[in-house]
Amino acid sequence: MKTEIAEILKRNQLSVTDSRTSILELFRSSKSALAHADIEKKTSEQFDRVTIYRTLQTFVEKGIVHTIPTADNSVLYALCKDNCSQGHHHDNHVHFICDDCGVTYCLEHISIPNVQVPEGFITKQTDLVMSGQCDKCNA
Amino acid sequence: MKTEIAEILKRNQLSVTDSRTSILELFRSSKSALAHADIEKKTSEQFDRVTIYRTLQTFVEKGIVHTIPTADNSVLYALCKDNCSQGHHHDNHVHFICDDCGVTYCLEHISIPNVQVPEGFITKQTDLVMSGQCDKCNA
DNA sequence: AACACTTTGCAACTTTGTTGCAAAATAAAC
DNA sequence: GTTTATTTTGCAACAAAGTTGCAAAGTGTT
Ligand SMILES: [Mn+2]
Ligand SMILES: [Mn+2]
Ligand SMILES: [Zn+2]
Ligand SMILES: [Zn+2]
Repeated sequence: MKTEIAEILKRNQLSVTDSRTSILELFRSSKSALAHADIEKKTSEQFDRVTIYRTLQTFVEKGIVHTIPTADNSVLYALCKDNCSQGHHHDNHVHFICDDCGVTYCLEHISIPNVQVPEGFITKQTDLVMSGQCDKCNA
Repeated sequence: MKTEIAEILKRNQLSVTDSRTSILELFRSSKSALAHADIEKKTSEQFDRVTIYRTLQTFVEKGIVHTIPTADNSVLYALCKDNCSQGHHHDNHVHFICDDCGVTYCLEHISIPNVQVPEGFITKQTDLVMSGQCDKCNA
């Protein structure tokens, strides 16, 4: 729904533009996390690289998407499904990257367990990323 | 000890060279994880960028150092203290990155808890990275 | 429709990482 | 210790990834 996407943008005090609409639409229709390069390809090179960088940055700031750290050091982005807001993410779920098909899953219903840290340490964020084989590739 | 470092290299079937010796020495004398750029600076630009890339890659392959994924997408490297071997890492510990001083700690004695994955998924690796304030910065 | 404000695309640039190859260094053989 | 075979290094050239300034285009408001 086009209007629904515009709603999300407006709710976050963002003006409704082609690039933002298309990229947000892409995220919503995609089952897995996306890398910058994926977005570039899947929008059929419709937007400038710089615009995509800036759009993703804005979305992360607004709490519309969150980033996923990976072992091979590529940045991945996925929709926030929890109620994240401006500068305040709380996507406390586990991520799984399939080594075979490369798909990254947000395991929304699996939350990151509490981890005890040494005296004096204060934890602000915890990322838990697993990798291996997904159910589709594990034939 | 110079000889000790040479020993480690030989044990891993690596020829003893200046760059490998210096970089390994640097890791052993450093309490925190190092980024490529750190190594470049701390060896006072003694070695070519390419050599550092190749040395790190070799060390990771041999199980001498392991990588740490980070939220801001920079690769960090730290000494393996467990008995990792050629192509078989088992550094099952938590990492902590201080947002204030930037230091990354290997919390060797805190192991990553088991996490249940959905039916059909097979986990091969789990990374758990926390960030916040370390004991030194939490005055 | 006119205006103020925001976003975009382009160009130019920096930073990061990769590859091929000849010269230098290391390890093994003599 | 010298010669030889093998590995490693540095350089150059390149590719990919990310950043910045700025004019032109687009958006939202009156
Ligand atoms: Mn997620
Ligand atoms: Mn570690
Ligand atoms: Zn898969
Ligand atoms: Zn600190």
